[in-house]
Amino acid sequence: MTSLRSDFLNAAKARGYVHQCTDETQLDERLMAGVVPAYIGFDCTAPSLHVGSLVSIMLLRLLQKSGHKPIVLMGGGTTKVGDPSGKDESRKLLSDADIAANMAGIKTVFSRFLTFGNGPTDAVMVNNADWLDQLSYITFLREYGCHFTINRMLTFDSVKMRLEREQPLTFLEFNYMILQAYDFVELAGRHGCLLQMGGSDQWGNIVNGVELGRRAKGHELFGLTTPLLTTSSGAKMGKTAAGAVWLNPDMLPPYDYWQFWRNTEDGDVGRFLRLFTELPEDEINRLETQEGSGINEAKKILANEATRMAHGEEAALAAAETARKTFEEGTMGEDLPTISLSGEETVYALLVKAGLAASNGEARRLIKGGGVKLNDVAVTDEMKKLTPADLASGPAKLSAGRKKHALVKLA
RNA sequence: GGAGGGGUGGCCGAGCGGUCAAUGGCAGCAGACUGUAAAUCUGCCCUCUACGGAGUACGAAGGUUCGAAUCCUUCCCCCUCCA
Repeated sequence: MTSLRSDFLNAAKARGYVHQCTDETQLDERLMAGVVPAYIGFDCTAPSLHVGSLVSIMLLRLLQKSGHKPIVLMGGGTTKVGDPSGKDESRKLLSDADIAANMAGIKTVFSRFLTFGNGPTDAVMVNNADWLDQLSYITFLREYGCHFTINRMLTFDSVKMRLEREQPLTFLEFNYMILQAYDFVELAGRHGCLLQMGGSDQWGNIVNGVELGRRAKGHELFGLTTPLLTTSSGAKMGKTAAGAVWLNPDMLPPYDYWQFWRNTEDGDVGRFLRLFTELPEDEINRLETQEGSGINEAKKILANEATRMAHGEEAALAAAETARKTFEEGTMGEDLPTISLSGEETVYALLVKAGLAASNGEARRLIKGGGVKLNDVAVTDEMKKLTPADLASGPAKLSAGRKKHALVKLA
């Protein structure tokens, strides 16, 4: 493999962002020749993105830092169709109102990672509903449909998987790849976009766009995918006790976000530092080779950096401080989830209220199992109650397990 | 259209008239050990409970029976083979 010259590709490869690329050498040249606008599309299926999308977001950030132009494509139109990639069953169709609400939630994240504006390397955000909504069927089919053969479409993994597993694939979903391919062509026309990036599950969709661009418009387009992230124990990344690790603070408080990163497995620390922080390589080398418990320092740095980027400096410091007090001092930090006590209440009810348990029954089982502590003293009585008098000397710390804590304050 | 097979708890997958809230595995949670790690071992893992129980649940709706996830009827969905 020939050596690359562009900052972007070199950094992207060194940091572990690159899984596949359609034509690395050519792309490298284009990157050397001037500003390259590149896009990544984001589905609007949830009111926030989660860490699964973070690799993509970081890649756009790296692109911008390397002197190119990131385009954030909101899938306001394609979400109405539903991407069959990697799914066994078709999704429930979302209403227009849901999609609009989801999009509003997702938008906010990007301003933390990218600089938007009108300059040549400022990021822009576009919505594919702007052009997809008004496509006229026959015109579109005649102009673009002729570039797709069913023979080829049937060979794509997203389609093959459904067919092989004998799961239905509706015609609606079957069209998804055509629309996404068209997006690329549209962006090439509107913004001179040359490169589409995305997760490795998007490879097929991206290649379609590249080919459609060439066939329909004679554009030379490029595609690049990021690897699917799993933890070193093999689990898909991004799930935690409470569910997905959301990027929006109203979906997952910064303190929990910090904890997510702090709890990274040893084997993932180096990889994650490269992908999710902007620390220099030699610093990462030093951190990831820490022996034994020394690696914990690296995890804290990872948590600090990642939280700072997603939620800001202040939130990161607060989360780190709370974690330090709770775990290292054994006292309590301000950033813990807080609930208020008005009258006398059972401990199990408080656990539910604080979100530490899903139901009364679960909370009680947790107590029975010895997993609940009040101010670091194990609660043995399932029916134990907490009264306002107990809080006379200050708020109490309620813990479910070693990692989940909440504060109980007087109302 | 014809002939078979199947739909069980987050997932996989047993059960095929009572002892079934339903074996087992995975995932998850907690405890022990540690380093807020991994691995391992132990416990928990539908909801509510005055802890005696109660209520929901085995694709949907009816029925048979003292009693059904298990039998019957209708319907919906999926699979295999034939046309």
